[in-house]
Amino acid sequence: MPKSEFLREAEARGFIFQCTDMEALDAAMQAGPVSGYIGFDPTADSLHVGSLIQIMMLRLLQKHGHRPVALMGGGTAKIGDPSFREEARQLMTAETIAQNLRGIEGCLRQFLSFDDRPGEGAGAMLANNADWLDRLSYIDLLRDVGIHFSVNRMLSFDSVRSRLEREQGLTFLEFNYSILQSYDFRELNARHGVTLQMGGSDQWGNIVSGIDLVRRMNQQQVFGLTTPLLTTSSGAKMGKSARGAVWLSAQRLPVFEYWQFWRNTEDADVGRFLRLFTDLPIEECDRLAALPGAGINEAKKVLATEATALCHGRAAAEQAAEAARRTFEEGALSADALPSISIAAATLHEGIPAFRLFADSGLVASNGEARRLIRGGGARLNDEVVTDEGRMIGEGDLREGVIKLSSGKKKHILVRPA
RNA sequence: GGAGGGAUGCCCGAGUGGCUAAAGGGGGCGGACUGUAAAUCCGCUGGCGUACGCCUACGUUGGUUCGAAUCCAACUCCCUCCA
Repeated sequence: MPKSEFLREAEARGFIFQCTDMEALDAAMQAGPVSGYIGFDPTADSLHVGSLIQIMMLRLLQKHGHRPVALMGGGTAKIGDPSFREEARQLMTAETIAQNLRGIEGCLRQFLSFDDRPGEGAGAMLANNADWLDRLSYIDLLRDVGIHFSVNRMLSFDSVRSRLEREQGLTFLEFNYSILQSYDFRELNARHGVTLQMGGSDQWGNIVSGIDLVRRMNQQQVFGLTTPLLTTSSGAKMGKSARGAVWLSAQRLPVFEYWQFWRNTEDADVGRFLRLFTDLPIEECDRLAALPGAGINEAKKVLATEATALCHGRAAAEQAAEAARRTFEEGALSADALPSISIAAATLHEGIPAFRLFADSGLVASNGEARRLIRGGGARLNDEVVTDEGRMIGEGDLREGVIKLSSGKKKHILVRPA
């Protein structure tokens, strides 16, 4: 049983999958503040729920007086992570990467405090591996880093071995990727005294390699800690919603939908998610998760509001909760916080066929899909089922200045003339 | 380097000259039931058009044929066995 505050809470809340040396890490954390990092790849301008467990881990670290470090893979992004090699990833331009970095930083700022808080330990730090990878000289790398890597050993890693056994090509670039990742740890250790790397359980191999490298190059004992791979109780990968990834940025996913994502959690996941994705005390999480029968819905609302508050702020979360209450519990026509789109007033004046408006609204992906939705009886206009796909929608359909379109019971959007 | 097998829609997988926008399953979406849950059941599931219809799609390129996912040739990639 760990004694340090951080490890105790992390373990109790379900964050810990594996640790390279639990006792030593525990001792280090009791001795003083530890800097721990997690890497994020700037492949999009927002993070999504798939990374949330990592973010929450950093947050927890900060809560207990340690220093969280978010490492941006600005340098490695230039070659692309080969581990998802369906096809070689498209190379991103420097501008795209820079833009993505800004977006991700925005996400992280919601969850972490980047300011030093007197008496409460250091603020979070943002690092970018482009700072050292960009200027890396090949000769120096070979001499200083390469000498510490045993090819025999690398060949024995599952990830590499499975590729070789299937006689599936493994490029030199791919083979090197883990070396660069290890090097990140060594740089963070040397530059900023980072002694802990965290990540998903799929990063275990990389983390262990990094630890070895730091020990050899810097003569430092450092640690690795992984989180479990998150799936829902019914086995689905976490973080997929109706329209793709559940983004943390409000530009990519309206707050209302973020709230809905959590509201629709499966019963069996409520306790686990409360512990992982909210700041509520564990006892409170357990109490909520144990609510019998339909009472669990109250727990889901708490989960939704708390998780949304962390990401988008308390006010926006409560607005989303209220919009949901009005929409689902009162069946109100419109609620301000529902996502909305605008349409040219002239179009509305002339009238537009129902299937087309549904497609234009983004509720469905194409006209054909809109037609199918209508034929299947799942489309509603101002809460009335639409039966005729060609029904003209015009100014006469405005209610309080907006038109509400629904796909099924859960997806709603307001159309405003502009 | 040699011999054989394969590449099908979001994924898995059947199909071996026209009836094939392509069986079946998964996933997704919608409906019923419920608690905005799970499980279950039902329907839908390439794009464009109100529609007869048109276009795109079975690794790539070309060919045979009235007609090709299906036959032929070359190429690319993958798998199995031998060296």
